[in-house]
Amino acid sequence: MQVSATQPMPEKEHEFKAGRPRSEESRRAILDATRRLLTHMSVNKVSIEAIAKKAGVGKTTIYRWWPNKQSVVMEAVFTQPGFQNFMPQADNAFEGIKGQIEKLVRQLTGKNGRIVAEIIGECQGDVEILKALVKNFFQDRYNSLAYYIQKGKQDGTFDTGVDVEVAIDVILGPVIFRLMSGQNLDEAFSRNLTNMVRGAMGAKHTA
Amino acid sequence: MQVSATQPMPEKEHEFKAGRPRSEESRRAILDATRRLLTHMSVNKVSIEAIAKKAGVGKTTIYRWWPNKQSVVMEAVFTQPGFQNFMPQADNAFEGIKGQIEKLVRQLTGKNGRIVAEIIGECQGDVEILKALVKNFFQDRYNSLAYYIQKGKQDGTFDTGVDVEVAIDVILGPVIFRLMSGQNLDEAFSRNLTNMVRGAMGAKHTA
Amino acid sequence: MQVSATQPMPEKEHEFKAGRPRSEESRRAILDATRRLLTHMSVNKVSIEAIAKKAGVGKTTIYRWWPNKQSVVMEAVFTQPGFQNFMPQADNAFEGIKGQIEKLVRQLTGKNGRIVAEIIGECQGDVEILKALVKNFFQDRYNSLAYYIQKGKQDGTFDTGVDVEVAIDVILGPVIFRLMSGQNLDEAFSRNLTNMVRGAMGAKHTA
Amino acid sequence: MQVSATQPMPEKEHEFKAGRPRSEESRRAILDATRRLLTHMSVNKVSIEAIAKKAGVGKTTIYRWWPNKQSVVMEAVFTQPGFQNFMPQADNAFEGIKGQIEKLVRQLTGKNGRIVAEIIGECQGDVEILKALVKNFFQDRYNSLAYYIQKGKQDGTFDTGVDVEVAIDVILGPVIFRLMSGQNLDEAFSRNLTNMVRGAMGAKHTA
DNA sequence: AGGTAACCGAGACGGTACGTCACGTCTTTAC
DNA sequence: GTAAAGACGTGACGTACCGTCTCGGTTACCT
Repeated sequence: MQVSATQPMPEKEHEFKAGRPRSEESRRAILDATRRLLTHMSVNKVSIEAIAKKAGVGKTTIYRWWPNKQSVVMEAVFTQPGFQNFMPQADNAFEGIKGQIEKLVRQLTGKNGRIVAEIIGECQGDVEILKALVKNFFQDRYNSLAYYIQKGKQDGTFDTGVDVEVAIDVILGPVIFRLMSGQNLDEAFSRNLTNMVRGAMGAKHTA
Repeated sequence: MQVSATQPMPEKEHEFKAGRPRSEESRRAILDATRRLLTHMSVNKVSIEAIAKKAGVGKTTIYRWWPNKQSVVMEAVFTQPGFQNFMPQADNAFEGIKGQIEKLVRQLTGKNGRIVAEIIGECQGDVEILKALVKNFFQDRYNSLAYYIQKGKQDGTFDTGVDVEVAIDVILGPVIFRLMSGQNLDEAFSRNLTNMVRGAMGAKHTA
Repeated sequence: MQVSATQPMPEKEHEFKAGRPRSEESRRAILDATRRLLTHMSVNKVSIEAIAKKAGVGKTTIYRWWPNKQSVVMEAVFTQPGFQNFMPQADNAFEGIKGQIEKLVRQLTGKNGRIVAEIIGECQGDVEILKALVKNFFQDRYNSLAYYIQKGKQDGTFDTGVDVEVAIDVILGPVIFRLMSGQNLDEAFSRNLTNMVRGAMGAKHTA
Repeated sequence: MQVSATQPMPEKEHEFKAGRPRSEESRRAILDATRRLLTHMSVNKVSIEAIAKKAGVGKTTIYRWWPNKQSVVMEAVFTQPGFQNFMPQADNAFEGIKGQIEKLVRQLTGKNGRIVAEIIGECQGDVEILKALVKNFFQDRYNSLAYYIQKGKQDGTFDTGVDVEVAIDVILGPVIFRLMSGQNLDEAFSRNLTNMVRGAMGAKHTA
């Protein structure tokens, strides 16, 4: 996963690159340092300067590869194991959605949740960065959910009148809202939400 | 509406207050300046220094009455006419909720929505400030919705198994999530969401 | 001793003064507070605000009676017992000068010396304040020395070619210079200086 | 002349220095701006902020290289041409001292004198800064005078009982005292003082 | 006895400057 | 050409005091 606000895609098979190549070691050091700093302080308080110092890296090296702090933090957080959202495996539409909710709630429980809330917060001030956030974090969840909702509408599990976009908002929204209003995310919430989503989609109450 | 992070309630009929009294003029100038700055730039970019300068006021005067920038901005934005959320008038539980959604979506459409999104974002970095946000913005909406949901559960409009807290998340969450993921808030969304909420509450589909 | 930078002389036998009279209690509290603060910190660090607070007095009360911090400090320090310089008693011109040197060195030994050095320093930035300093501290010493020098010139103890002003500089200068260059003022210095002054005045070396 | 409060001596032949080197241009701009400001206002009124602004330089750049305002001002003033005090050339001990007095009085006549008085004043509040003042301004004069006095004591020009330290105080003290008590420094004073110093040193009156 | 006027404490006010922090850029040497 | 180091101009931070200004309340003398 290449997390970045700008570069579309530097794909090229075997391009000649003069000069010293990018240091993979530095890249890792930067992301590691960022993650370590985030355990001690809020995204807000983490500075590029602190990351550079902790990583034993020049500030320029960070600015060369990431356009801003938010991008660094996003890459550091969202590429951690456990934060990926692989494509659907469930056969049953509703089970798929249920799984998505459970997984998301699990991912956002505890310290990680707070960090993600702060990241979402930090991205509000700039449209480009907000787009990058959507691309790097929400898009995958969005796609998975869209897949299941479409599937459910086709196989009669869900009401055909359901608007996919709004349905996704009804699923992701409550989780993110809980997170950002400082409330607990736990398994009970996950279960309750799942039930309400079922009703919202016009699903037969069979569970 | 007194927007502030801390003061609980200095209720006293005729308390003696030594010293020069607080300048109502300065207070207004500060909030006005803040509002005017917010039309030009993001919350992030607005500085206490800029507010003070634009208001023709010493920085100390701001710090004397507000603990941080977020509090100033919250008071400036949330006390504007049109941002209050008065207590329920609707007789019908569902109509009440529908009204709440419509009003909220209307309030968050356009520039105001962006500003609120940024405020919510700015509040993520500090628990105390986050609490102040909840108190100053979400609490009223929360209470209104809780009232209607309770009412609906009692009069049989809604499923009695509905968890009030989660139900509120399902109503407010999608709106806030839309806002903070950079999507449009419009009347169509409002209508669609209302329908899904009806289903989520286990309401009889009579509309 | 009325220490002040400005007032020339409001002497009037029984002038009518309407209104509440000046509070002697506050005046004393201010000077006491100043003295106490000066034992803990440099003149520089002492603020009118701190004096007012420590004295339990409004800032206005200080500004009503003293034009600036330096004046307060001068009055606080120079009116202390032991800082007065009474007029000459010695019969012998040289003995008089010797006594003046000894007294001055004694007064400026230890903490008091440091404070006086700081006062002199603080007065350099403003001509009016500097004049007040001269009037409040140096004038008396100056006059005493001038008296003895004149006397010595008349009775043949000192060379008649001696310029009184410069002679005074030769007497006071070394003491003040020692003080302000951070060196020790002690009895040995006092004795050495006295001897050199004798030579400088063209006195017969009889001691 | 390297004016500074602290650094002992970073002597190294060809030390490797990573990073962007110190900007000589900024250094000069800072000292120039300081000098220009000092022609308009007292040392007291000159602020680091004003220097930075006038020099077109960040405040940090000043704080990086000087520990406080006094150090900047000292370097700005004392490194000016005409303020250096080169080592003795005179063969005759008394002529040497006479020359030192004349030069010092010349240096401290007019605006420069006022500025130096203010610098000495500003340095009284802090021992470290006072030491720096002594090192940067007084030490050279001190050494020159000590050389001549020693010489004079050896060749019989001066009384052998003269204490070198006190003798220096008797020479420098009157000048500095005149300066700081707001009196004139002129050629007549210089001549008068020289004569008295001669007597003080126990020299034969041959002039 | 009441009026009037200057005093007093408290503390808010518009300011200026402080010294620090982080920003994003630039300039050097080394790899 | 990329890297670490670190200096640079910029701008905001939150704090400390400045000297002034309102407040309510307090003496005192003079009618």
